Amino acid sequence: MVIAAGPVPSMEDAQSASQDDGVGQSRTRSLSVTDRIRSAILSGDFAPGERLREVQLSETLGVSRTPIRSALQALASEGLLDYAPNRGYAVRSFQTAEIVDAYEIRAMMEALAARFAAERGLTDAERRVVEGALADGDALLAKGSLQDEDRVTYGAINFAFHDAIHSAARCRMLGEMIRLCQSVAPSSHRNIVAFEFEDVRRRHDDHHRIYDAILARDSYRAEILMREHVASVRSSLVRSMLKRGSGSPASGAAGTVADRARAVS
Amino acid sequence: MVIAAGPVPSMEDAQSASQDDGVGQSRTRSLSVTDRIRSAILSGDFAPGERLREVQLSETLGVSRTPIRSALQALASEGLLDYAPNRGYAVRSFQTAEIVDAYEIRAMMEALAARFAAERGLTDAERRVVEGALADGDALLAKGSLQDEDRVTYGAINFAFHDAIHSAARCRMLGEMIRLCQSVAPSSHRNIVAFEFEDVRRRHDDHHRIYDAILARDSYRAEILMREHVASVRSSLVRSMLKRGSGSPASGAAGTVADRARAVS
DNA sequence: TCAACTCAGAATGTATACATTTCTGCACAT
DNA sequence: ATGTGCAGAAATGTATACATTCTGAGTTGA
Repeated sequence: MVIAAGPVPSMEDAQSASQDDGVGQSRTRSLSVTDRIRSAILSGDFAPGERLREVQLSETLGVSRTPIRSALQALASEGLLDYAPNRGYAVRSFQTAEIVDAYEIRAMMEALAARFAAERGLTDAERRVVEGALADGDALLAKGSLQDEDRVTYGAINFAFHDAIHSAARCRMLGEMIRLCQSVAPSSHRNIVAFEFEDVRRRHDDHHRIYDAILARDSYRAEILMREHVASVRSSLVRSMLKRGSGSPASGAAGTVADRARAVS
Repeated sequence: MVIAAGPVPSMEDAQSASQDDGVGQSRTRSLSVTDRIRSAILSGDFAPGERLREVQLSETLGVSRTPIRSALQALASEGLLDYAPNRGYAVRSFQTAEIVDAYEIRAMMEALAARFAAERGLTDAERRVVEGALADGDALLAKGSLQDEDRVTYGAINFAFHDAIHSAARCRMLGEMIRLCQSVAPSSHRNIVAFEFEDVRRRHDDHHRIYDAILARDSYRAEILMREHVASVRSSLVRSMLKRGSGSPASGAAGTVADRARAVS
Protein backbone atom coordinates (compact mmCIF):
# COMPACT_ATOMS: atom_id res chain seq x y z
CA MET A 1 0.00 0.00 0.00
CA VAL A 2 1.04 3.61 -0.15
CA ILE A 3 1.23 5.28 3.16
CA ALA A 4 4.82 6.39 2.96
CA ALA A 5 4.78 10.03 3.96
CA GLY A 6 1.51 10.77 5.68
CA PRO A 7 0.49 7.50 7.18
CA VAL A 8 -1.58 8.34 10.18
CA PRO A 9 -3.29 11.68 10.43
CA SER A 10 -0.90 14.02 12.18
CA MET A 11 2.09 12.17 13.46
CA GLU A 12 3.32 15.40 15.07
CA ASP A 13 0.87 14.64 17.84
CA ALA A 14 3.59 12.73 19.55
CA GLN A 15 4.79 15.99 20.99
CA SER A 16 1.43 17.49 21.82
CA ALA A 17 0.51 14.22 23.43
CA SER A 18 3.40 14.50 25.83
CA GLN A 19 2.36 17.88 27.10
CA ASP A 20 -1.34 17.04 27.02
CA ASP A 21 -3.69 19.51 28.54
CA GLY A 22 -4.60 20.18 32.12
CA VAL A 23 -7.10 17.43 32.74
CA GLY A 24 -4.38 14.90 33.23
CA GLN A 25 -6.45 11.84 32.47
CA SER A 26 -3.83 9.14 32.60
CA ARG A 27 -4.46 7.73 29.16
CA THR A 28 -1.64 5.36 28.45
CA ARG A 29 0.31 5.36 25.24
CA SER A 30 -1.25 2.02 24.44
CA LEU A 31 -4.74 3.48 24.44
CA SER A 32 -3.77 6.53 22.40
CA VAL A 33 -1.97 4.41 19.87
CA THR A 34 -4.95 2.07 19.65
CA ASP A 35 -7.22 4.97 18.77
CA ARG A 36 -4.85 6.32 16.17
CA ILE A 37 -4.36 3.01 14.42
CA ARG A 38 -8.08 2.32 14.53
CA SER A 39 -8.78 5.64 12.87
CA ALA A 40 -6.21 4.92 10.22
CA ILE A 41 -7.78 1.56 9.44
CA LEU A 42 -11.31 2.96 9.29
CA SER A 43 -10.08 5.77 7.08
CA GLY A 44 -8.81 3.21 4.64
CA ASP A 45 -5.15 4.16 5.03
CA PHE A 46 -4.27 0.48 4.84
CA ALA A 47 -5.16 -1.92 2.09
CA PRO A 48 -7.23 -4.96 2.98
CA GLY A 49 -5.00 -7.86 3.91
CA GLU A 50 -2.03 -5.58 4.37
CA ARG A 51 0.26 -6.57 7.20
CA LEU A 52 0.86 -4.11 10.01
CA ARG A 53 4.49 -4.39 11.06
CA GLU A 54 5.33 -3.52 14.62
CA VAL A 55 8.67 -1.87 13.97
CA GLN A 56 7.32 0.25 11.16
CA LEU A 57 4.37 1.41 13.25
CA SER A 58 6.57 2.10 16.24
CA GLU A 59 8.84 4.30 14.14
CA THR A 60 5.93 6.08 12.51
CA LEU A 61 4.14 6.77 15.78
CA GLY A 62 7.23 7.45 17.82
CA VAL A 63 6.68 4.86 20.52
CA SER A 64 8.27 1.52 21.27
CA ARG A 65 6.93 -1.83 20.11
CA THR A 66 5.30 -2.53 23.47
CA PRO A 67 2.29 -0.21 23.19
CA ILE A 68 2.05 -1.08 19.48
CA ARG A 69 1.69 -4.76 20.27
CA SER A 70 -0.97 -3.97 22.85
CA ALA A 71 -2.89 -1.86 20.36
CA LEU A 72 -2.73 -4.48 17.63
CA GLN A 73 -4.01 -7.14 19.98
CA ALA A 74 -6.88 -4.89 21.02
CA LEU A 75 -7.80 -4.11 17.42
CA ALA A 76 -7.70 -7.80 16.57
CA SER A 77 -10.17 -8.53 19.36
CA GLU A 78 -12.36 -5.76 17.95
CA GLY A 79 -12.39 -7.64 14.68
CA LEU A 80 -10.48 -5.07 12.66
CA LEU A 81 -7.33 -7.16 12.32
CA ASP A 82 -6.52 -10.79 11.75
CA TYR A 83 -3.81 -12.43 13.81
CA ALA A 84 -1.65 -15.49 13.26
CA PRO A 85 1.01 -16.60 15.76
CA ASN A 86 4.54 -15.76 14.66
CA ARG A 87 3.14 -14.00 11.64
CA GLY A 88 1.59 -10.90 13.13
CA TYR A 89 -1.42 -8.82 12.27
CA ALA A 90 -3.08 -7.91 8.98
CA VAL A 91 -5.99 -5.70 8.07
CA ARG A 92 -9.04 -7.85 7.93
CA SER A 93 -10.72 -7.84 4.56
CA PHE A 94 -14.45 -8.09 4.87
CA GLN A 95 -16.47 -9.92 2.31
CA THR A 96 -19.70 -8.33 1.22
CA ALA A 97 -21.52 -11.27 2.76
CA GLU A 98 -19.94 -10.58 6.14
CA ILE A 99 -21.15 -7.00 6.13
CA VAL A 100 -24.69 -8.05 5.31
CA ASP A 101 -24.56 -10.72 8.02
CA ALA A 102 -23.37 -8.14 10.51
CA TYR A 103 -26.53 -6.17 9.84
CA GLU A 104 -28.61 -9.27 10.51
CA ILE A 105 -26.84 -9.72 13.81
CA ARG A 106 -27.22 -6.08 14.69
CA ALA A 107 -30.91 -6.25 13.90
CA MET A 108 -31.31 -9.03 16.44
CA MET A 109 -29.25 -7.20 19.04
CA GLU A 110 -30.98 -3.86 18.60
CA ALA A 111 -34.32 -5.62 18.76
CA LEU A 112 -33.34 -7.22 22.04
CA ALA A 113 -32.16 -3.83 23.32
CA ALA A 114 -35.54 -2.33 22.46
CA ARG A 115 -37.28 -5.16 24.27
CA PHE A 116 -35.12 -4.70 27.34
CA ALA A 117 -35.74 -0.97 27.26
CA ALA A 118 -39.47 -1.57 27.11
CA GLU A 119 -39.31 -4.03 29.97
CA ARG A 120 -37.04 -1.94 32.15
CA GLY A 121 -38.09 1.59 31.35
CA LEU A 122 -36.14 4.73 30.55
CA THR A 123 -34.58 7.20 32.93
CA ASP A 124 -35.65 10.80 32.70
CA ALA A 125 -32.40 11.66 30.95
CA GLU A 126 -32.84 8.91 28.40
CA ARG A 127 -36.42 9.98 27.82
CA ARG A 128 -35.28 13.53 27.19
CA VAL A 129 -32.69 12.38 24.66
CA VAL A 130 -35.15 10.23 22.76
CA GLU A 131 -37.85 12.85 22.72
CA GLY A 132 -35.32 15.44 21.65
CA ALA A 133 -34.20 13.22 18.80
CA LEU A 134 -37.78 12.69 17.72
CA ALA A 135 -38.58 16.40 17.84
CA ASP A 136 -35.41 17.38 16.01
CA GLY A 137 -36.14 14.82 13.34
CA ASP A 138 -39.68 16.10 12.95
CA ALA A 139 -38.38 19.63 12.48
CA LEU A 140 -35.79 18.54 9.96
CA LEU A 141 -38.25 16.52 7.92
CA ALA A 142 -40.80 19.33 7.93
CA LYS A 143 -38.72 21.03 5.24
CA GLY A 144 -39.86 18.43 2.75
CA SER A 145 -36.41 17.72 1.36
CA LEU A 146 -32.89 17.17 2.65
CA GLN A 147 -29.57 18.68 1.74
CA ASP A 148 -26.37 16.77 2.31
CA GLU A 149 -25.71 18.61 5.56
CA ASP A 150 -29.24 17.79 6.69
CA ARG A 151 -28.48 14.14 6.18
CA VAL A 152 -25.41 14.46 8.33
CA THR A 153 -27.53 16.16 10.97
CA TYR A 154 -30.06 13.38 10.80
CA GLY A 155 -27.25 10.91 11.19
CA ALA A 156 -26.44 12.46 14.54
CA ILE A 157 -30.10 12.44 15.53
CA ASN A 158 -30.37 8.80 14.54
CA PHE A 159 -27.31 7.93 16.57
CA ALA A 160 -28.64 9.71 19.65
CA PHE A 161 -31.93 7.83 19.42
CA HIS A 162 -30.35 4.41 19.17
CA ASP A 163 -27.68 5.16 21.73
CA ALA A 164 -30.28 6.14 24.32
CA ILE A 165 -32.06 2.85 23.77
CA HIS A 166 -28.84 0.88 24.10
CA SER A 167 -28.31 2.67 27.38
CA ALA A 168 -31.84 1.94 28.54
CA ALA A 169 -31.35 -1.76 27.84
CA ARG A 170 -29.13 -1.90 30.94
CA CYS A 171 -26.98 -4.63 29.48
CA ARG A 172 -23.29 -4.05 29.02
CA MET A 173 -22.72 -7.12 26.90
CA LEU A 174 -25.45 -6.10 24.48
CA GLY A 175 -23.83 -2.71 24.03
CA GLU A 176 -20.48 -4.28 23.39
CA MET A 177 -21.86 -6.63 20.77
CA ILE A 178 -23.67 -3.87 18.94
CA ARG A 179 -20.42 -1.96 18.87
CA LEU A 180 -18.71 -4.99 17.37
CA CYS A 181 -21.31 -5.13 14.61
CA GLN A 182 -20.83 -1.46 13.92
CA SER A 183 -17.09 -1.87 13.57
CA VAL A 184 -17.70 -4.23 10.67
CA ALA A 185 -20.57 -2.49 9.01
CA PRO A 186 -20.79 1.27 8.95
CA SER A 187 -23.24 2.33 11.61
CA SER A 188 -26.59 3.61 10.55
CA HIS A 189 -25.83 7.12 11.68
CA ARG A 190 -23.09 7.23 9.07
CA ASN A 191 -24.72 5.55 6.14
CA ILE A 192 -28.04 7.25 6.68
CA VAL A 193 -26.76 9.98 4.40
CA ALA A 194 -27.20 7.62 1.48
CA PHE A 195 -30.94 7.47 1.75
CA GLU A 196 -33.59 9.36 -0.08
CA PHE A 197 -35.97 11.69 1.69
CA GLU A 198 -38.78 9.17 1.78
CA ASP A 199 -36.45 6.55 3.25
CA VAL A 200 -35.44 8.90 6.04
CA ARG A 201 -39.05 9.85 6.68
CA ARG A 202 -39.97 6.19 6.99
CA ARG A 203 -37.11 5.50 9.36
CA HIS A 204 -38.05 8.44 11.49
CA ASP A 205 -41.60 7.19 11.62
CA ASP A 206 -40.18 3.85 12.78
CA HIS A 207 -38.47 5.72 15.61
CA HIS A 208 -41.77 7.22 16.72
CA ARG A 209 -43.48 3.86 16.74
CA ILE A 210 -40.61 2.18 18.54
CA TYR A 211 -40.67 4.83 21.24
CA ASP A 212 -44.44 4.52 21.54
CA ALA A 213 -44.03 0.79 22.09
CA ILE A 214 -41.31 1.30 24.67
CA LEU A 215 -43.36 3.88 26.56
CA ALA A 216 -46.34 1.53 26.51
CA ARG A 217 -44.09 -1.23 27.86
CA ASP A 218 -45.07 -3.27 24.83
CA SER A 219 -41.84 -5.21 24.66
CA TYR A 220 -42.94 -7.54 21.88
CA ARG A 221 -43.92 -4.70 19.57
CA ALA A 222 -40.76 -2.76 20.40
CA GLU A 223 -38.69 -5.78 19.51
CA ILE A 224 -40.22 -6.60 16.15
CA LEU A 225 -40.40 -2.95 15.13
CA MET A 226 -36.74 -2.44 15.90
CA ARG A 227 -35.75 -5.65 14.18
CA GLU A 228 -37.48 -4.62 10.97
CA HIS A 229 -36.14 -1.10 11.35
CA VAL A 230 -32.53 -2.24 11.34
CA ALA A 231 -33.07 -5.05 8.86
CA SER A 232 -34.43 -2.55 6.38
CA VAL A 233 -31.18 -0.64 6.56
CA ARG A 234 -29.48 -3.83 5.53
CA SER A 235 -31.84 -4.21 2.60
CA SER A 236 -31.14 -0.68 1.47
CA LEU A 237 -27.44 -1.38 1.73
CA VAL A 238 -27.74 -4.50 -0.38
CA ARG A 239 -29.78 -2.62 -2.95
CA SER A 240 -27.25 0.19 -3.19
CA MET A 241 -24.41 -2.28 -3.47
CA LEU A 242 -26.10 -4.08 -6.32
CA LYS A 243 -26.82 -0.80 -8.03
CA ARG A 244 -23.17 0.11 -7.98
CA GLY A 245 -22.11 -3.31 -9.12
CA SER A 246 -19.79 -3.67 -6.16
CA GLY A 247 -21.73 -6.58 -4.78
CA SER A 248 -19.72 -9.34 -6.35
CA PRO A 249 -18.04 -11.27 -3.56
CA ALA A 250 -15.93 -13.00 -6.15
CA SER A 251 -12.49 -11.50 -5.70
CA GLY A 252 -11.12 -12.34 -2.32
CA ALA A 253 -9.95 -8.85 -1.54
CA ALA A 254 -13.19 -7.13 -2.42
CA GLY A 255 -15.08 -5.14 0.15
CA THR A 256 -12.44 -3.23 2.02
CA VAL A 257 -13.21 -0.89 4.83
CA ALA A 258 -12.72 1.99 2.45
CA ASP A 259 -15.01 0.36 -0.08
CA ARG A 260 -17.67 0.04 2.55
CA ALA A 261 -17.39 3.64 3.53
CA ARG A 262 -17.56 4.69 -0.08
CA ALA A 263 -20.49 2.45 -0.87
CA VAL A 264 -22.72 4.19 1.62
CA SER A 265 -21.43 7.72 1.43
CA MET B 1 -19.71 -30.52 40.80
CA VAL B 2 -16.50 -28.80 39.99
CA ILE B 3 -15.77 -27.81 36.47
CA ALA B 4 -13.09 -30.03 35.09
CA ALA B 5 -9.73 -28.43 34.63
CA GLY B 6 -8.55 -27.69 31.17
CA PRO B 7 -9.64 -25.24 28.54
CA VAL B 8 -13.28 -25.23 27.62
CA PRO B 9 -14.00 -26.57 24.17
CA SER B 10 -13.88 -23.50 22.03
CA MET B 11 -13.51 -22.32 18.50
CA GLU B 12 -9.86 -21.59 19.06
CA ASP B 13 -9.34 -25.24 18.41
CA ALA B 14 -10.04 -24.56 14.78
CA GLN B 15 -6.89 -22.50 14.53
CA SER B 16 -4.62 -24.83 16.38
CA ALA B 17 -6.02 -27.78 14.51
CA SER B 18 -5.24 -26.17 11.20
CA GLN B 19 -1.71 -25.40 12.16
CA ASP B 20 -0.04 -27.84 14.51
CA ASP B 21 -0.87 -31.35 13.45
CA GLY B 22 0.03 -33.13 16.61
CA VAL B 23 3.73 -32.50 16.81
CA GLY B 24 5.27 -29.06 16.85
CA GLN B 25 3.49 -26.90 19.41
CA SER B 26 3.99 -23.57 17.75
CA ARG B 27 1.54 -22.13 20.24
CA THR B 28 3.16 -19.17 21.84
CA ARG B 29 3.57 -18.80 25.57
CA SER B 30 0.99 -16.02 25.46
CA LEU B 31 -1.68 -18.34 24.12
CA SER B 32 -0.87 -21.14 26.54
CA VAL B 33 -0.87 -18.77 29.46
CA THR B 34 -4.17 -17.31 28.30
CA ASP B 35 -5.75 -20.78 28.39
CA ARG B 36 -4.36 -21.55 31.80
CA ILE B 37 -5.54 -18.32 33.38
CA ARG B 38 -8.92 -18.65 31.72
CA SER B 39 -9.34 -22.13 33.15
CA ALA B 40 -8.34 -20.88 36.57
CA ILE B 41 -10.91 -18.10 36.43
CA LEU B 42 -13.68 -20.40 35.23
CA SER B 43 -12.75 -22.88 37.94
CA GLY B 44 -13.28 -20.21 40.53
CA ASP B 45 -9.67 -20.12 41.66
CA PHE B 46 -9.96 -16.38 42.03
CA ALA B 47 -12.46 -14.45 44.08
CA PRO B 48 -14.74 -12.05 42.23
CA GLY B 49 -13.19 -8.63 42.07
CA GLU B 50 -9.81 -10.04 43.00
CA ARG B 51 -6.93 -8.30 41.30
CA LEU B 52 -4.64 -10.37 39.14
CA ARG B 53 -1.10 -9.11 39.66
CA GLU B 54 1.32 -9.56 36.81
CA VAL B 55 4.40 -10.33 38.85
CA GLN B 56 2.60 -12.86 40.97
CA LEU B 57 1.17 -14.62 37.92
CA SER B 58 4.51 -14.58 36.15
CA GLU B 59 6.18 -16.26 39.13
CA THR B 60 3.39 -18.79 39.49
CA LEU B 61 3.36 -19.72 35.81
CA GLY B 62 7.09 -19.45 35.28
CA VAL B 63 7.07 -16.93 32.47
CA SER B 64 7.89 -13.27 32.22
CA ARG B 65 5.40 -10.46 32.54
CA THR B 66 5.16 -10.01 28.79
CA PRO B 67 3.00 -13.02 27.93
CA ILE B 68 1.07 -12.46 31.16
CA ARG B 69 0.11 -8.97 30.08
CA SER B 70 -0.95 -10.27 26.71
CA ALA B 71 -3.10 -12.95 28.30
CA LEU B 72 -4.75 -10.53 30.71
CA GLN B 73 -5.60 -8.16 27.89
CA ALA B 74 -7.09 -11.03 25.89
CA LEU B 75 -9.17 -12.22 28.83
CA ALA B 76 -10.40 -8.69 29.45
CA SER B 77 -11.60 -8.48 25.86
CA GLU B 78 -13.36 -11.80 26.38
CA GLY B 79 -15.22 -10.20 29.24
CA LEU B 80 -13.70 -12.27 32.03
CA LEU B 81 -11.64 -9.45 33.50
CA ASP B 82 -12.11 -5.77 34.14
CA TYR B 83 -9.33 -3.36 33.31
CA ALA B 84 -8.44 0.11 34.52
CA PRO B 85 -5.39 2.02 33.28
CA ASN B 86 -2.52 2.05 35.75
CA ARG B 87 -4.53 -0.19 38.03
CA GLY B 88 -4.49 -3.46 36.19
CA TYR B 89 -6.92 -6.30 35.87
CA ALA B 90 -9.47 -7.79 38.24
CA VAL B 91 -11.81 -10.76 37.99
CA ARG B 92 -15.11 -9.51 36.75
CA SER B 93 -17.95 -10.20 39.10
CA PHE B 94 -21.11 -11.04 37.26
CA GLN B 95 -24.47 -10.08 38.59
CA THR B 96 -27.19 -12.67 38.38
CA ALA B 97 -29.04 -10.35 36.03
CA GLU B 98 -26.08 -10.30 33.67
CA ILE B 99 -26.03 -14.07 33.43
CA VAL B 100 -29.72 -14.22 32.64
CA ASP B 101 -29.31 -11.48 30.05
CA ALA B 102 -26.47 -13.41 28.45
CA TYR B 103 -28.86 -16.29 27.91
CA GLU B 104 -31.31 -13.95 26.22
CA ILE B 105 -28.58 -12.74 23.92
CA ARG B 106 -27.43 -16.26 23.22
CA ALA B 107 -30.97 -17.31 22.41
CA MET B 108 -31.13 -14.62 19.75
CA MET B 109 -27.73 -15.53 18.35
CA GLU B 110 -28.36 -19.27 18.26
CA ALA B 111 -31.71 -18.61 16.63
CA LEU B 112 -30.01 -16.57 13.95
CA ALA B 113 -27.45 -19.31 13.48
CA ALA B 114 -30.23 -21.84 12.99
CA ARG B 115 -31.87 -19.57 10.44
CA PHE B 116 -28.61 -19.13 8.56
CA ALA B 117 -28.02 -22.87 8.63
CA ALA B 118 -31.48 -23.45 7.19
CA GLU B 119 -30.94 -20.86 4.48
CA ARG B 120 -27.44 -21.99 3.56
CA GLY B 121 -27.60 -25.70 4.09
CA LEU B 122 -25.27 -28.15 5.82
CA THR B 123 -22.22 -29.84 4.43
CA ASP B 124 -22.11 -33.61 4.43
CA ALA B 125 -19.77 -33.56 7.39
CA GLU B 126 -22.03 -31.27 9.39
CA ARG B 127 -25.03 -33.41 8.51
CA ARG B 128 -23.21 -36.48 9.77
CA VAL B 129 -22.36 -34.79 13.05
CA VAL B 130 -25.91 -33.62 13.64
CA GLU B 131 -27.44 -36.96 12.73
CA GLY B 132 -24.91 -38.72 14.91
CA ALA B 133 -25.78 -36.46 17.82
CA LEU B 134 -29.47 -37.13 17.32
CA ALA B 135 -28.97 -40.90 17.09
CA ASP B 136 -26.67 -40.99 20.11
CA GLY B 137 -29.19 -39.00 22.10
CA ASP B 138 -32.00 -41.30 21.07
CA ALA B 139 -29.98 -44.29 22.25
CA LEU B 140 -29.12 -42.66 25.54
CA LEU B 141 -32.68 -41.65 26.27
CA ALA B 142 -34.01 -45.08 25.38
CA LYS B 143 -32.80 -46.26 28.77
CA GLY B 144 -35.58 -44.31 30.42
CA SER B 145 -33.39 -42.70 33.06
CA LEU B 146 -30.01 -41.00 33.29
CA GLN B 147 -27.04 -41.51 35.54
CA ASP B 148 -24.62 -38.68 36.19
CA GLU B 149 -22.20 -39.99 33.63
CA ASP B 150 -25.03 -40.19 31.12
CA ARG B 151 -25.71 -36.52 31.68
CA VAL B 152 -22.09 -35.73 30.99
CA THR B 153 -22.33 -37.80 27.82
CA TYR B 154 -25.44 -35.94 26.79
CA GLY B 155 -23.60 -32.69 27.45
CA ALA B 156 -21.07 -33.69 24.81
CA ILE B 157 -23.84 -34.71 22.42
CA ASN B 158 -25.57 -31.41 23.00
CA PHE B 159 -22.38 -29.51 22.34
CA ALA B 160 -21.74 -31.37 19.10
CA PHE B 161 -25.25 -30.62 17.87
CA HIS B 162 -25.03 -26.89 18.53
CA ASP B 163 -21.46 -26.61 17.32
CA ALA B 164 -22.35 -28.14 13.97
CA ILE B 165 -25.12 -25.61 13.53
CA HIS B 166 -22.81 -22.73 14.42
CA SER B 167 -20.49 -24.05 11.78
CA ALA B 168 -23.26 -24.34 9.22
CA ALA B 169 -24.26 -20.73 9.82
CA ARG B 170 -21.12 -19.72 7.90
CA CYS B 171 -20.72 -16.57 9.94
CA ARG B 172 -17.56 -16.03 11.89
CA MET B 173 -18.88 -13.07 13.86
CA LEU B 174 -21.90 -15.03 15.02
CA GLY B 175 -19.66 -17.79 16.32
CA GLU B 176 -17.51 -15.30 18.18
CA MET B 177 -20.49 -13.69 19.84
CA ILE B 178 -21.96 -16.99 20.94
CA ARG B 179 -18.60 -17.79 22.48
CA LEU B 180 -18.70 -14.49 24.34
CA CYS B 181 -22.11 -15.38 25.76
CA GLN B 182 -20.83 -18.76 26.83
CA SER B 183 -17.91 -17.23 28.67
CA VAL B 184 -20.35 -15.38 30.89
CA ALA B 185 -23.00 -18.01 31.33
CA PRO B 186 -22.14 -21.68 31.51
CA SER B 187 -22.89 -23.19 28.15
CA SER B 188 -25.77 -25.58 27.81
CA HIS B 189 -23.53 -28.53 27.18
CA ARG B 190 -22.07 -28.03 30.62
CA ASN B 191 -25.10 -27.22 32.68
CA ILE B 192 -27.24 -29.79 30.96
CA VAL B 193 -26.18 -32.15 33.73
CA ALA B 194 -28.49 -30.29 36.08
CA PHE B 195 -31.67 -31.26 34.31
CA GLU B 196 -34.10 -34.01 35.00
CA PHE B 197 -34.73 -36.81 32.57
CA GLU B 198 -37.88 -35.24 31.19
CA ASP B 199 -36.07 -31.95 30.64
CA VAL B 200 -33.37 -33.67 28.67
CA ARG B 201 -35.91 -35.62 26.67
CA ARG B 202 -37.71 -32.39 25.80
CA ARG B 203 -34.50 -30.70 24.76
CA HIS B 204 -33.53 -33.62 22.61
CA ASP B 205 -36.92 -33.50 20.97
CA ASP B 206 -36.26 -29.83 20.28
CA HIS B 207 -33.07 -30.89 18.52
CA HIS B 208 -34.99 -33.23 16.26
CA ARG B 209 -37.48 -30.56 15.34
CA ILE B 210 -34.80 -27.97 14.74
CA TYR B 211 -32.94 -30.31 12.44
CA ASP B 212 -36.15 -31.14 10.61
CA ALA B 213 -36.73 -27.45 10.03
CA ILE B 214 -33.18 -26.91 8.82
CA LEU B 215 -33.37 -29.84 6.45
CA ALA B 216 -36.67 -28.53 5.12
CA ARG B 217 -35.03 -25.13 4.63
CA ASP B 218 -37.74 -23.71 6.85
CA SER B 219 -35.63 -20.88 8.22
CA TYR B 220 -38.42 -19.21 10.16
CA ARG B 221 -39.33 -22.37 12.02
CA ALA B 222 -35.70 -23.18 12.69
CA GLU B 223 -35.21 -19.74 14.15
CA ILE B 224 -38.15 -19.67 16.52
CA LEU B 225 -37.57 -23.26 17.62
CA MET B 226 -33.95 -22.56 18.45
CA ARG B 227 -34.81 -19.35 20.21
CA GLU B 228 -37.29 -21.07 22.49
CA HIS B 229 -34.88 -23.98 22.93
CA VAL B 230 -32.15 -21.78 24.34
CA ALA B 231 -34.49 -19.45 26.20
CA SER B 232 -35.91 -22.43 28.06
CA VAL B 233 -32.46 -23.19 29.37
CA ARG B 234 -32.41 -19.72 30.80
CA SER B 235 -35.76 -20.29 32.45
CA SER B 236 -34.52 -23.50 34.01
CA LEU B 237 -31.47 -21.66 35.27
CA VAL B 238 -33.57 -18.93 36.83
CA ARG B 239 -35.79 -21.51 38.46
CA SER B 240 -32.87 -23.41 39.92
CA MET B 241 -31.32 -20.19 41.16
CA LEU B 242 -34.50 -19.19 42.92
CA LYS B 243 -34.80 -22.63 44.44
CA ARG B 244 -31.36 -22.31 45.96
CA GLY B 245 -31.98 -18.77 47.10
CA SER B 246 -28.89 -17.53 45.34
CA GLY B 247 -30.87 -15.24 43.12
CA SER B 248 -30.54 -12.12 45.20
CA PRO B 249 -28.53 -9.58 43.25
CA ALA B 250 -28.31 -7.47 46.37
CA SER B 251 -24.68 -7.74 47.39
CA GLY B 252 -22.45 -6.23 44.78
CA ALA B 253 -20.09 -9.16 44.64
CA ALA B 254 -22.76 -11.82 44.37
CA GLY B 255 -22.89 -14.16 41.43
CA THR B 256 -19.30 -15.06 40.85
CA VAL B 257 -18.18 -17.39 38.14
CA ALA B 258 -17.77 -20.06 40.74
CA ASP B 259 -21.26 -19.42 42.04
CA ARG B 260 -22.62 -19.82 38.57
CA ALA B 261 -20.84 -23.10 38.11
CA ARG B 262 -22.08 -24.33 41.44
CA ALA B 263 -25.62 -23.23 40.80
CA VAL B 264 -26.02 -25.50 37.80
CA SER B 265 -23.93 -28.43 38.86
C1' DT C 1 -9.11 12.82 67.30
C1' DC C 2 -8.95 13.64 62.67
C1' DA C 3 -7.23 15.45 58.47
C1' DA C 4 -3.58 15.99 55.35
C1' DC C 5 1.01 15.29 53.96
C1' DT C 6 5.29 12.52 53.05
C1' DC C 7 7.55 8.98 51.40
C1' DA C 8 8.66 4.30 50.67
C1' DG C 9 6.96 0.10 48.58
C1' DA C 10 4.74 -2.08 44.98
C1' DA C 11 2.24 -2.39 40.84
C1' DT C 12 1.63 -1.07 36.12
C1' DG C 13 3.51 1.25 31.67
C1' DT C 14 7.31 1.54 28.50
C1' DA C 15 11.68 0.76 26.24
C1' DT C 16 15.09 -2.28 24.75
C1' DA C 17 17.99 -6.38 24.26
C1' DC C 18 17.84 -11.04 23.09
C1' DA C 19 15.59 -15.55 21.26
C1' DT C 20 12.96 -17.82 18.00
C1' DT C 21 10.41 -18.16 13.94
C1' DT C 22 9.36 -16.84 9.35
C1' DC C 23 10.25 -14.75 5.04
C1' DT C 24 13.31 -13.78 1.04
C1' DG C 25 16.70 -14.22 -2.34
C1' DC C 26 20.06 -16.77 -4.60
C1' DA C 27 22.61 -20.70 -5.80
C1' DC C 28 22.14 -25.21 -7.27
C1' DA C 29 20.27 -29.46 -9.03
C1' DT C 30 16.74 -31.87 -11.57
C1' DA D 1 12.20 -23.60 -16.44
C1' DT D 2 11.02 -25.34 -12.07
C1' DG D 3 11.78 -27.06 -7.62
C1' DT D 4 14.93 -27.53 -3.56
C1' DG D 5 17.83 -26.06 0.00
C1' DC D 6 20.39 -23.01 2.48
C1' DA D 7 22.01 -18.79 4.46
C1' DG D 8 20.91 -13.96 5.72
C1' DA D 9 17.56 -10.66 6.78
C1' DA D 10 13.60 -9.32 8.96
C1' DA D 11 9.65 -9.93 11.76
C1' DT D 12 7.51 -11.64 15.88
C1' DG D 13 7.93 -13.67 20.80
C1' DT D 14 10.03 -13.18 25.27
C1' DA D 15 12.69 -11.44 29.10
C1' DT D 16 14.27 -7.73 31.69
C1' DA D 17 15.57 -3.08 33.11
C1' DC D 18 13.80 1.32 33.80
C1' DA D 19 9.97 4.97 34.28
C1' DT D 20 5.69 6.32 35.94
C1' DT D 21 1.72 5.91 38.73
C1' DC D 22 -0.84 4.21 42.47
C1' DT D 23 -1.35 2.77 47.27
C1' DG D 24 -1.00 2.84 52.12
C1' DA D 25 1.31 3.21 56.48
C1' DG D 26 3.24 6.48 59.35
C1' DT D 27 3.87 11.12 60.81
C1' DT D 28 2.77 15.80 61.65
C1' DG D 29 -0.10 19.46 62.52
C1' DA D 30 -4.32 21.85 63.88
